[in-house]
Parts: sequence; structure tokens; C-alpha cells
Amino acid sequence: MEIRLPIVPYNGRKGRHAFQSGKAGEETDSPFDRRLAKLLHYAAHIFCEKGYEGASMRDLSRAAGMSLAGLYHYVDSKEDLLYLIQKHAFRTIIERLQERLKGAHGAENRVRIFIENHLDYFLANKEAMKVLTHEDETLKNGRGAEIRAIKRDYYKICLDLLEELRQEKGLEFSGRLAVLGLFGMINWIYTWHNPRIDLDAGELAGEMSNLFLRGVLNPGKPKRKSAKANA
Amino acid sequence: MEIRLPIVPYNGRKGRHAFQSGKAGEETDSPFDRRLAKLLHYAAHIFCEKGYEGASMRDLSRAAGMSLAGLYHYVDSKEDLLYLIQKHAFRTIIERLQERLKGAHGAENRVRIFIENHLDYFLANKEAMKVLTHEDETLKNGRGAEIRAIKRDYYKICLDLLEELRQEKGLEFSGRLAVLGLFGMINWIYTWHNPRIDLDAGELAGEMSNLFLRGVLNPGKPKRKSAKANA
DNA sequence: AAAAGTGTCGAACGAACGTTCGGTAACCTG
DNA sequence: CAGGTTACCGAACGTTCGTTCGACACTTTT
Repeated sequence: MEIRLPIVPYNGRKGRHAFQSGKAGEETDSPFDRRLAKLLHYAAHIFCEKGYEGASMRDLSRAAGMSLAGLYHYVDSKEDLLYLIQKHAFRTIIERLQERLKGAHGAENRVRIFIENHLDYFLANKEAMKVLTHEDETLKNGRGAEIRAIKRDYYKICLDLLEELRQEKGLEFSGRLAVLGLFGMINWIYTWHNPRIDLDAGELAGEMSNLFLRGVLNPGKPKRKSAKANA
Repeated sequence: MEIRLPIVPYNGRKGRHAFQSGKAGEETDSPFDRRLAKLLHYAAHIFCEKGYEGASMRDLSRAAGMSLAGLYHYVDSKEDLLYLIQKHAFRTIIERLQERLKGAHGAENRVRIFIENHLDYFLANKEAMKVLTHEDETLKNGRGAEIRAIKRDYYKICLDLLEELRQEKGLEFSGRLAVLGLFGMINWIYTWHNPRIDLDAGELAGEMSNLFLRGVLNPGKPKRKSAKANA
């Protein structure tokens, strides 16, 4: 269950600032880091609204109240912005998940924790999470490989939880299909969730967990007949 | 269950060519229409690969073996390309669904048909469907409104099917949540489906239907205790 | 007090973008 | 065969893009 951290960050200022190295939750105290964090926040907002390709560095400079050239003091490139946003979001989610999973017993309960953790962070950081989800094939080469590796780790955690569940309950289902079905349900939320009319993270996590777990747990095969038979 | 068709297509060549007016399945026989269909096919491929914003008309001209200026003989603008791709995909899906639903009885069976129809078209037209799914907020103004209207219709069909199911079986669940959970599962597929290792459309539809229907049908509330309780 | 480093900026660079213009063949129609 | 329409193209237009350069003030170090 240990997460493999990337060997070296794809960023020129290696290790000199807390935000860009070390754990996700580490204190980011230097003024440089605070300003960078703000920039990433604005950038997430803009990428979320216009998409990565559709957003321009000039948009960001306007939003941040900083000159275009000034941005490059904090980031190497536009790609770097996306990379930092995605890395931070992923690491935080995984870190919090591992914290919550510590000492939690029972496969079913652990799956519920996974879902609740995902949705908690998801709905509290909708913009960053839409960028994470929507632009997941955008990064190329090194930065892309690093993010994809973190994503695979996260997928693996979920897969392990589900196989734990399958063994504990003596069920039969495809782990891959179950994970991807579950991810579909919970990642799709950014396309429709409206905080004014929809449930909050905790309630939503409960409902989604019920829907998913009942689907996985119940061995019953309701009406086996093919859909084609009646068409 | 009748689908409201858009009043007027957002395209200069109104009604003069089969591809751009009339039903989705209508014969598209004129050479103009055949060439346009090919262009849309190439465009879907490029939009799928690089995203709408990231793709350029020059990419398309290269892929189609036609000059940059020549493209504008067939399409009004880059936006028009996206619009035509999305409209055609949506209309075809809905048209085929209504065909399959005709004379199909039993709410559960009808839901299975919905899922199978979606996945059949989805996996047979992955590129266009990724464009439909991924670029669903890209179109603005008139064209965007028209596509969003078709999408609402499709959503409504699914919602009606699920409420039919709920009544027939005397269940209690949120239709909105169920529809959106289901859409999440089946639309997410484009992010992971690999024809070499994953099930084909029919099998996948069966598995997804089982997963979803068991989740919806089984009234049991497995382990009600909150996820937080054990964290 | 000099030197080095940090934060910020206006201006510009070359490249790429969507789109348009004027023209040229080929084809259909009368 | 004349005249218009259709299919297509090279070249360009004006704009926007990501990024860089050289400079200026301010702070910290020597």
C-alpha cells in the first residue's frame, strides 16, 4: 500500500521550496511558495473554465494581477502549471486517504472510506479536480509519465481494496471493471454537481457507496435474458 | 418519449445537403455529403487526439489531403466541425435507441437496452464519442444550445426509463443520482477501454447493467454505519 | 559600501492560429 | 459554345500565442 514517489520533480527549482518537493501537506511557508500556491489556484480556475489549451498565460497574468513576464519567475512554463496542479491534487488525495485508512477495518468499510475521501476532496476542490480529470492526457513526456505513475498508484489502491472485499465476502467479479465503473461514477460528478441542488460530499459518498456496493455485493443475477432478445 | 428536433441547423448550407438536415440515418449520397462525412471523420480523429482547442485546421487539411482553404468549402468554421460531429453522433444514438425500444417491454429490460445501445454506438465510434463527451462545454451560443438541448433529451429518456423501473418494482431511489451515476459509468469508458484486453460492447453492456441494476434494485442497506465512524 | 540575489516589468520575438481573398480549372446547363 | 456554378488552391491578413530579454528597484550578504 506504500506509494512510490517520483524520483525527481520536473521543475528547475528542485528542492529549494517546500511547495515543489516533499510531501503534499508540508508547510509551504516561504513567501515564494505562498505566491506560487496562489498562482496555481488562479491557474486551476482558468484551466477549469477554458481548458488547458484554451487558457492563455495572459489570462493568468490578468487574474493574478501580475505581468506576463513575472509569471515565469514562479513557473518554468505553462505545462509546468498543469503539472504542479495535478501533482499537488493527487498527492493530497492519496495522503489523506492513507491517513483515513490507517486502522480502519473491514473491507466494505474501507471501500466506503475510499469513496468518501475521494468525494470530500473532489467537491472541496472542484476546479483542480476537473483539471486533474479533464486534462489527464495533456501532459507529455517526463511530467506526463510522473503524473500517470501517481494515477496508477491511486488506481492500484482502489483495486486492492476491492479485491480485499471480494475475498472477504467470497464474491466473484472483475476487479478491473469494478474499479473503472466506480471511478466513472465518482469522477463524472464534476460534469453535473451543483452545490445548490445536489447532496453534499458526505451524503453523496453514502449514496454512491450504497449504489456501488449493492451492485458488487449482491450475487443475484437479475433477469439474465439478453437485451437483444426483446428488441 | 418523442425527441424534439432543433428548429434550424446552425449552418449556412441549410437543407441543401442531406448530411446537414433531416434524420441522422438518411442517405447521404451526394458527393458533397460523402466528402463532408469523410472530413468529419478525420476531424473527429484529430479532435479526439489533441482536443478541440489543441487541434488546428492545418492538422485537418493535412489529414484530409486537402488545402487549408479548401476545407472552408465544406464547413463554415472550426466550430461548425465540432457541432456537426456532435449533432450527428447524438442523433444517431437517439434514433437507434428509439428503434430498439419500440415494442420492448419490462422496465428492467428497457434499461438494459438503453445501456447496450449506448455502449454499442460508443465502442463502435469511440473517437466521435470521446469528442462528444470530452468537449461538451466547448460549443457556445446557438450551436452549443442546440447540442445541449439534444443532450437534455437523451438524459430525459434515461430518467424516464429509470422512473418506469422504480414504479414497476416499487423502489425508492433518486432518479437524478441514478441517471448520473449510470452515465458516469458508461461515459467514463472512453478513458480506459482497450479493445485488445477488455470485453466487447455486448458483454460490457451486460456487466455494467448487472452492476448498475443490482445496485438500484436491491433495497438492502448494507452496513449503514458511516465511513467516518471507523476512520 | 559593494556585490549578489530576488521580484517584477514593458517590450518584443518568432511561430502558429482561424479565416478570407482572388484566382483557376473542371463541370453542368441552356 | 457561352455562362454560371462547384471544387479547390496559394498566399496572405490580422491576431494571439508561449516565451525571452534587458532593465530597474529592493533586500540580503559580504
